[in-house]
Amino acid sequence: MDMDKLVSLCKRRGFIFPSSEIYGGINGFWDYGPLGVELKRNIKDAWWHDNVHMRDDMVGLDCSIIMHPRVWEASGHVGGFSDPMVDCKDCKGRFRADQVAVVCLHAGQDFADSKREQRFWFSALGDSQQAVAEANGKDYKKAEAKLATHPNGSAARTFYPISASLGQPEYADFPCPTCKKQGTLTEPRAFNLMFESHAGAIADEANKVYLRPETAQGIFANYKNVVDTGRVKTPFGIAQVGKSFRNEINPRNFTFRSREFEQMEIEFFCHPSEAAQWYKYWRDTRFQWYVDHGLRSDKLRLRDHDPDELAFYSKATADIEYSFPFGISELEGIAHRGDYDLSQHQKFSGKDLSYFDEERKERYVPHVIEPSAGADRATLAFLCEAYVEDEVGGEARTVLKFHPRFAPIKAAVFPLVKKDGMPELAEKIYRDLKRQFNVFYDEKGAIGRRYRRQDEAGTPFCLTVDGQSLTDGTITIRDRDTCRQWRIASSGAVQALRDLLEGQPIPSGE
RNA sequence: GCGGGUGUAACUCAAUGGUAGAGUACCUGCCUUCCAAGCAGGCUACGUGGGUUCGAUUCCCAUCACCCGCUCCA
Repeated sequence: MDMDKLVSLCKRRGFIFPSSEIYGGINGFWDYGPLGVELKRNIKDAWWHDNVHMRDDMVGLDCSIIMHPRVWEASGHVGGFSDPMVDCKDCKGRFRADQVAVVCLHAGQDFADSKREQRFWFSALGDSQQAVAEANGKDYKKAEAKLATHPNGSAARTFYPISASLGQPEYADFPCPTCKKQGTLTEPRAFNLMFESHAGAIADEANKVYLRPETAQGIFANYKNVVDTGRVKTPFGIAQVGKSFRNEINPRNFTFRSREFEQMEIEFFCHPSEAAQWYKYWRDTRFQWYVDHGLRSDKLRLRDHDPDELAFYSKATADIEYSFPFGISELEGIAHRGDYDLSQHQKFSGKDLSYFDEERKERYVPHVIEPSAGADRATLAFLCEAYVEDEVGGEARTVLKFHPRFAPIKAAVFPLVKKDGMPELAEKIYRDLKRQFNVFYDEKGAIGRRYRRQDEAGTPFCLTVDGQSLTDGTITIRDRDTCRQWRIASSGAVQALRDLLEGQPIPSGE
């Protein structure tokens, strides 16, 4: 399967369009068309049903996209992302570029000839040569002493404020101020990942607000409200589905990395002693959810992060990854976040967010397990997985083999031909089904063409009224994946379709 | 962010310094009793903005979007 084919099918059949296409499109934004909106909504509804309605330990929440700016200070999104930052690729340290200073001690005539020239690199968090010298103490002095006796010439110092050193060839030699490894620093990036706006008519610093870069903080900010009013007790979770926004530097790969996207997140609160066990539970449960809904196991995998890959606040993290045509990428992350988030909000808000556990007679700040899924990424993965080109009677066919739960259209109803009262009966069946399911009626053109059209939309079943229907009241029902047909009573169509959608196997043989 | 490529109809593609053609799809009608049938008719396009030129879809520049590779990825 290649991505181009999927993109063109998505366009042709109305799953996904480029946003603002008549104006040339806008990078990082996509629209869901008539079939796409059904597919994505079905995925979100299934997630909500399985994680909220079917559980006794979960409640839902829907909070505002724009929140108090202090929320993003507590979460680390402001500050951490608003100044140009450099990252160390090795130790994963992240530093404000204007707070890293680099000094090179060197001796020798020919600076360009490294064989005849000796260099020692030092760096530190600070803005002066002085700071670098102090931070590196003994090593720095040793280097100075060594260079003083260099045979080829006198020693010199060069000071590099990092923000002014961009594009210098020496940049690649700069050592990390923490781990001291050379050449591990990324270019400074001045990007703030958050979209900014202003609450109120006048745009100034005082009323600057942000579009949320994740739904999680809304849950943490409401945690106390839910505990006080929701009659919940640990262990319990709060779930939310909603839009988030990130000003990605380079959106890529169709809808996979978009600047506006939808998340399906759970924050699960529990006693610190049980957190490890709940982490495992959610990691496995969430993985199984994708498998159960049709992602073949060999394209789906669960990957535990290496300890050095973890964010500093996380005790463990696992990614659920899918092998897309453009590479293996993350669908969902399950993170054991400890009490980091609630503690941060306690600190920044000054409110007590601890919890009194009646059963344990103990007060504590709960630990949090966060399964965080991307709705658009899941939609894309299910589309990729469903896309199949096969052959029916020697003719090539494109079919989307969606799980029935996700299929945008559950069934199509056709009269075999447009005469003899077949359309009337078919339309009556269609009306009955429509009260319960999203179904589609079509009477135009050859029957084979109508079947194929539904195959491309991923419709699992087609019901056809034929000549026999008019005399004995039975109709045929056709299975999308096998093209097999059998007869059912037209009066029992609603029940028959419900059974099939809920997983009843199709009859074998003819 | 860097490098390369692409941009013509809803989709896949042609041709062309003198304003474009096909297949598929779609619509209408006829026909049609089960897997993209046939016949007749019909709708729809040169991403955007500049420049060169008598004239630009074609050449040049810019821009936007998409794809590939690298980079990055809460």
